[in-house]
This record gives sequence, structure tokens and C-alpha cells, in this order.
Amino acid sequence: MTFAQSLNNQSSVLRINIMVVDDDPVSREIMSRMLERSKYRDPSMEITVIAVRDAREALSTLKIQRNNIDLIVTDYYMPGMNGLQLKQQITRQFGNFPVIVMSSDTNKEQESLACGSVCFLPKPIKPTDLPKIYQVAFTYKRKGKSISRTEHNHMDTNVSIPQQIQLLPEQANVSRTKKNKKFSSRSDSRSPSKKSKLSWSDYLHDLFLQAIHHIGLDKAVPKKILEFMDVSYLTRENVASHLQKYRNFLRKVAESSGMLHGRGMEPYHSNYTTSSSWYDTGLNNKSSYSKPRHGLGQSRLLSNTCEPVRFNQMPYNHMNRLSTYEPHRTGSNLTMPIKSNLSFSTQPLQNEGSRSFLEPTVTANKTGQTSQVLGLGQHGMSATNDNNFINNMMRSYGRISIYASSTSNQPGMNSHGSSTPNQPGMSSYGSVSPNQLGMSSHGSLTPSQRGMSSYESLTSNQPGMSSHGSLTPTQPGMISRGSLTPTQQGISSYGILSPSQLGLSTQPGMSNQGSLGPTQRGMGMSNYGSLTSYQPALSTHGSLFPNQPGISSHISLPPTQQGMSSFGSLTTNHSGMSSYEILTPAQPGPSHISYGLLLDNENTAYKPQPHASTTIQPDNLSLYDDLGNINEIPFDLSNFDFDHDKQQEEAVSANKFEIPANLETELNQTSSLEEDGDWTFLNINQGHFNEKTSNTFAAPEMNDPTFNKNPNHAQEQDVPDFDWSLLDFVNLANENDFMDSMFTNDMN
DNA sequence: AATCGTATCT
DNA sequence: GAGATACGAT
Repeated sequence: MTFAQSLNNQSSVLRINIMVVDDDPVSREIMSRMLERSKYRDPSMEITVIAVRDAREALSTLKIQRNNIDLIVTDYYMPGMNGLQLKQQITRQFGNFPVIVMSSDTNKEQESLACGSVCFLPKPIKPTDLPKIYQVAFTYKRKGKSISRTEHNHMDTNVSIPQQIQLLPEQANVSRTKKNKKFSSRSDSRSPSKKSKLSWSDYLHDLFLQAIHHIGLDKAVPKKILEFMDVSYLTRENVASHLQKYRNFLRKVAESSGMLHGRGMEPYHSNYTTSSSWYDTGLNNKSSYSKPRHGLGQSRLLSNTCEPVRFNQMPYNHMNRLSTYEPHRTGSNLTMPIKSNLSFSTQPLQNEGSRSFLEPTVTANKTGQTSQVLGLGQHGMSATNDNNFINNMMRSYGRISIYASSTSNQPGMNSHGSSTPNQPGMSSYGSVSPNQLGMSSHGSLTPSQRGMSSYESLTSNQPGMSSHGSLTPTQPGMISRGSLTPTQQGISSYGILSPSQLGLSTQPGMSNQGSLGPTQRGMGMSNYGSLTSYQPALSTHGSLFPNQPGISSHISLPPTQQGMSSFGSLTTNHSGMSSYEILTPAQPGPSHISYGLLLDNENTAYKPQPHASTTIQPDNLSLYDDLGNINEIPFDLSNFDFDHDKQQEEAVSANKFEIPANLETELNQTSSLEEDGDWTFLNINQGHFNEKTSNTFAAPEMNDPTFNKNPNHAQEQDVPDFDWSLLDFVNLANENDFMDSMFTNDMN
């Protein structure tokens, strides 16, 4: 393969090399595989792992590979030299290399951070921890080392700037933009003609949306967005181009929403069909990223063309691109930003509260401003309703809308959620991807609130967030921490974002997150937790997988469709879910465009398919989907504990597909709300099937008493650990099939 | 000079 | 059609 070919075939793949140091072969192997496999979930990155057994080997390897290693992840307890001693040696010999210390002994966290490790990860390492690891790797690679893209690998060696690694990101205090330009453009400049084309993956787009959300649409300019996104390989031009598209999309949406007519929202009847849109293009077929094949709200569940039910396509959500933008938002409170003119100028918005499309507006309707918001016409855009355009954009850029207005139960979400396990809206936070510091961390919130820090570190624009705090040893406590409610880490983190921006303050939901217990590390929970606590959907969700917050939930609910859809169905009865209601036409809402509106339309069209009767049967619980993607890890990795210094004591049923008993009740209640009687319910059944596939949700008995619909109650209980003694992991781990099945989604 | 917004190109 | 690039404006 020629260089040019290589260039074409591997566009913009960010390569990071991680050294794993662990004396325990199983733990080491798992860690290595988790890291390596994860690359399949994000085509834009490639992880190479160098696994060594102890500190000595690590040091010797570093001597040779120092310039090729971006991050070191080491166990704490190791013979000869422990992880921190290794860290110190590394610092002494190689400078301030980023080191992550992991241990099942969480008491080592403070010590680890104090000694300069950038992060501490409690063992067992879970998939949800990966984002944090990537985050650190990317951060340091970006800050201190050259950006090596696969196509430029051969040039990497002489671009490393050792001095850079001496500094922690915040210490370096260098302009990221310039720095990156300096280092990353270098390689680009050396490749004379070809410049790889950036693909705006879900992940990137979500990050992009987050940036806009955070900054405010009116103030979001390429440079700011870029800074917020903080993705090393992104250029301002990339962002500018994307922003242009996005703005076009927003205009178009506004335009076709009837804004020009001075009316509220006319239900937009989409006619989504499967098609390629950039939304999809960012994902190769191997990717397990969400790929709504149906448009907004057209959940697969409701579609007769749905593929056989499988279980989760998403092993875990760290790569999940679900946006988290408006997790707590309910449609009724959402309004489009009011703009004084067409252009997305930096001119202050006319309406008091909302700064952007993403900002919830709690205030009354601003019908009169509606047209302004759209600012249509001034640009001479087509006055015709270009539904095709909208359709396309909805599928792509439109994601934001979906998220914004959706809650887990919303049809719109469904489609979204259908591909991604944890998400709807909320999950997104948790489901963030590797580079995405903010959210990811979120998911991985631990009692000590590391997650928060990371988030904070991301949001440069966020007041008070500046501290990298927890991530860096020098600022462990950080500001944000102080603001966090002791018992509600999750919330606080959200709170940081939200109160004024997400409208969380008005949402009781925060508490959910708060319910996250120290031991509850799953992203899923967090994510859902972020949803309004009173939202049945969330709780239900959470309740579905008491033992396995993020992951398990995926497991039990079929990914492509069911997960979300069932979600959606749940919602109906609960809550009256705000989101649902919002969606409903009858619901009082902003007269002007709102995300809810969009969804509303969606919702209107959201009709159960008479024929759609999906039954999830064990046989369908394949590890792989039709594309060969791994569906879900059949059990929570967090239950792995190969650390010698800590054994799992509590045994748990091997049955990992449990659903709380009360879920059935809830679901049945839900069904009563469906007059059409055509809702499709999932029969998630482990042992037996419920013969009734319609309007029936056969929920297995839940034997986990810790389940509690109200996150504020009992959720802090430790989740029973999986009794891994039930499995011979050592042997299993030595079998490629097993490990591959766990981590591979790229079956050749 | 940097960066933006937009038009246009690939 | 997604993303890159050109280019005038600020």
C-alpha cells in the first residue's frame, strides 16, 4: 500500500499508545483488551496497548518507547515497586508522564493523586472508565506530545516534544489552538497534497453540540467551539464548516416549522426513510454507534421493517454519541432561541432567558418573537418548505433537537435510544466518548467526584470550572467540588451545567444522580439519574438494571430498538411524563418553535405499528448484531475483580438480565394508556416467554432488592457484586473466544 | 493578523 | 451531500 493509499484509507485516525502495567495477567489482559477493543467503537481513534507486568519492565519499556507512549495505566499493588513508586521513577527518569493508578483499594486514591497520578481508577476497571483514560491520553498527547495520526506515523518520532510532557496541561498554559496548530499541522504540511477529510462522527457532533449549548448559539463561533471541544485533531476550519452546516440546518428547521407564518408549530410530518446522511456517514458499519435508520421518532420498534431483535448493540455507552445536551429538558419548556435577525450574530438575544436553541426557556411563550428566532428570509433562503432538507438534517444535525426536547420516553428519543443503550438524553452525558471529557467523566463519576473534575476541565467556558481539579493532583479538591452536594455528586456535576443553562434547577431530577452511590459507578445510572428523578422512565430504567447501571441495562433491553422504545412505552404511564405530554399537541407549550415542537410532530406521527410485535427471546440475545458488532457484554465488567487484594464477597445471581418485578406492573399500566392497543412491548424474559406479545411486557422476576424506583431511596446501597467465582475467568480469559466475545465488535 | 461568515468547490 | 476551501468582511 502506498502512502497515499494509506492516507485515504485511514483518515484522521488519532492514535494513542497506552502502557498498561499490572502484575496480574488476567487483569492486565482485560485492561488491555478493553482499551484496544474500544477503538472499534470509534473509528477516529486507534489504541495501541503495551502491556507489561511490573514496574521494572515498564521503565525499561519507557526507555525505548518513551516517545511513543502517551499514557501509563498502572496497578497500584505490584511486586517490587508499586504503582506510585513507578510513577515517581517515571517522573524522575522521563519527566511528568501521565500516569493513571488503578486499584481495588480505593484508599489509595488520595495517595495516588497526591503523588502526581493524573487519575485514580478503582478496580475493577469498567468500560465506563475508558473514556476517562482516553481523556487523559488525549489531553496529554495533545498538550505535550505530537499528534500522531496513523497516516503520519512514520513522522512521529521526531516531533515529540519531551519538554511538553513535563507539564500538566494546566501548567503548560499554552494556547491550545496555537499549540495544536504548531504540532498537528506540521504533519499535515508534510503531506503535501492530501489532507484527510474529517468525519463528523456522532461523538464529534455531540461534542460540538455540547459546545454550542455551553457557549450559547449566539456566541458560538468556531474558535470557541473548538476550544470547548478540545479535540486535538480538529481545526477551526473543521468546526467552521460544520457550524455553517449546522446553522443552515437550524434555519431550515425554523423555516419549515411554520415560523414564517407567524404561527406556532405546525406539526411537521416527517417521512423519514432510511437513507444515508452525514449522521450515518460518520459511522462505519462496524461502529456500534447509534444509527437511527429511521428518522426522528421513528423508532424501530414501531417499524415493521425492524430487524430481528437483538440485544444491545452498544456494549457500553462511552462511545455512545448520544447527546446529553438536554437531558432534563422537557419539551414544553423549550423554545427556540429568539434572534433579532436572521444571522446568528453575536447580538444579544432578545428574550431574557434563552441564549440559544439549546437553552431552555422557562418563560412564557414568545410567539411574537418566533419569527425573529428564525431570522428567516433575510438570507434569502428558500422560502419553500424543503422537507427533504429537513428530513436529512433532522437525521443529522437534528439530533440536537431530538435530544433537546426529548426525554427518554419520547419517541424521538426512542429512535435515538434505540441504537444506543443508555441514552436518551440523559444518558448522553454518561455515554460520552473518550475524548469527551466532560460527559464521560460524568458517567464515571465516583464518590470522589473525579468525573466532575474532568467535566470541569472540559468546560473551559464554564465559570468556576476551570479547575482540572480532581484530575490533577495539584488540585484535588477543586472548586467544583465545593459546590457539589456531598451526597449528590452526580447532581452537582449536572448542576454545574444545568441550573441556569439546562433548566435543571426547575427539574427535580437532579436527585437521581444524587442517588448514585459511591459504589455505583455505572454510567448508565448516572445518566439516567440525570433525568428527572420523577420521571418514571428513568427510574424504571435504572430499576431495570439495579446491579448494572450502565451496562446491564443495555443488556437487557435490546439495543436497536427496544431499549429505547420500551423506554418510551414506559413513559406513557409514568409521569405523564413531561416529555410525553409536551409532545402531545394538547400540551401547553411555547407557541413558537421548540424542540418539543419538533418532537411533537414526531410524536404525532408516533403510532404503534399494529404488526409490530417484538419479542425478545433469549435466542435473540446474540452477542453480535447483524453487522458483527458486539452487542453487549453479558455481564457487568465491574464484577470482575482479579485484584488480589480484594475479593468479591457477595454473590449475585448469575442471571444478569433481570428486570424489576415492578417494572412489569408499570409496563402493564402503561399499556392501559394505549388505546390503540398496538404498542409493541418487549418481552424480556429470561426463562420463559410470555405468550402475549402484544401489550405485554413480560418481566422476569427481579430478585434484586436494591432496586428502587426512587433513586433517593436505597440507591446508595452497594450493588451486589457478581459472583465471579461462578465462572472460571482465568481460563476464560485465556481463551480468545471468550475475550473476543467480550470486547470485539469487529468480527472479521 | 486572526477569525468570522458565506459562497463555492470537491 | 459532507466537508474543505476560497475569500471578503470585521
